[in-house]
Amino acid sequence: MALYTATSLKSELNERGWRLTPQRETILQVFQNLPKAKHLSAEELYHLLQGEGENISLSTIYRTLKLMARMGILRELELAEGHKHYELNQPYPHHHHHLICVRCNKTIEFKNDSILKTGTKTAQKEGYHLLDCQLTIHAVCPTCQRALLPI
Amino acid sequence: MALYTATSLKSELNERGWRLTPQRETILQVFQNLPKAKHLSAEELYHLLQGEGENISLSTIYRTLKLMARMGILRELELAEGHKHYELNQPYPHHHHHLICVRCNKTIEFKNDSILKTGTKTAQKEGYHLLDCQLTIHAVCPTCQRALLPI
DNA sequence: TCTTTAATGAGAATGATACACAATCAATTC
DNA sequence: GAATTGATTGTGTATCATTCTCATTAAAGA
Ligand SMILES: [Mn+2]
Ligand SMILES: [Mn+2]
Ligand SMILES: [Zn+2]
Ligand SMILES: [Zn+2]
Repeated sequence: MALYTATSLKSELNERGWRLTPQRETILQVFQNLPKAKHLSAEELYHLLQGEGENISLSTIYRTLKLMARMGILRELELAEGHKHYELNQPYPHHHHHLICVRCNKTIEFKNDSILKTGTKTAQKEGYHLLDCQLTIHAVCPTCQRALLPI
Repeated sequence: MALYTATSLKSELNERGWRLTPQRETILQVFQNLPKAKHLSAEELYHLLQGEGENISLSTIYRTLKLMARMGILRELELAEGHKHYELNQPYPHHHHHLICVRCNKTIEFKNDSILKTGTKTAQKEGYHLLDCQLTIHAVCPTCQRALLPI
């Protein structure tokens, strides 16, 4: 949960015998320039890059997203749409959580400082190295409550 | 997030024009009798039932798990294993959260009363009807830290 | 008991993600 | 700064969790 530059990403990769590639740098940049509250799926990232003339294969996208999530650079979100979404894993005070309508998938971000503290303390107590900590609230939004639709 | 019996499940289903079937009743019972900290995937539930001589089709398992999660009877967990897991959605004081090692998938349950309060308050503030609220901590367990394995 | 229509079971379809492997190229060594 | 090494990429293919289709069955209510 730290802020990354191309340089710091490179040193962290090299420390483990891995490499900074143009593809990895490009993908990190995309997430760094993403508007607030915007989340990307693998497919969305792929098409966004295509639109910018960056031809990074879908395989590499999937591999890079997983790698960066495991490094703690990105967070992997389950927004109830059948595929994962990713966003930068930012430290306090940008760290936030998600309230999701299970029917229409509308998502609201919210902050709560004590949750990150709880997560940090819990991981530490068990000797775990913290990567990410997210409160996910599954609920039904006002619109969908009114709609009276089947589940 | 309430405790369900076959009877209360039946009335809640019937209210919406739906039906209580033997399959649904059986599946609810399985979750009610599950040991503490035990989570089931669709496939695991299917085989558990097969072992008990209950021949409920995999299609019905999937449909029922989704239905009960949307009703707030079960909670859907992403335990980083490539498929969803389910457990009873129990109210305070059984409500709990998960600390997950992203490498070996070892999962530890922990409790924290203030999180449920935060979730309830947040949903209420936005006018959402709360179904479930789970803090998920992604981390690396002590064993996997020592292993020095690639991500 | 009869009617309505939700639910089931079996199999096929879908789609997100992982994999295999030859070609490429980032980092290190000489 | 060329050679070396093995991590990474791209393409195509495979996998497997989940959903869909549709004929059949059976809850619920009258
Ligand atoms: Mn977010
Ligand atoms: Mn649990
Ligand atoms: Zn909604
Ligand atoms: Zn582990």
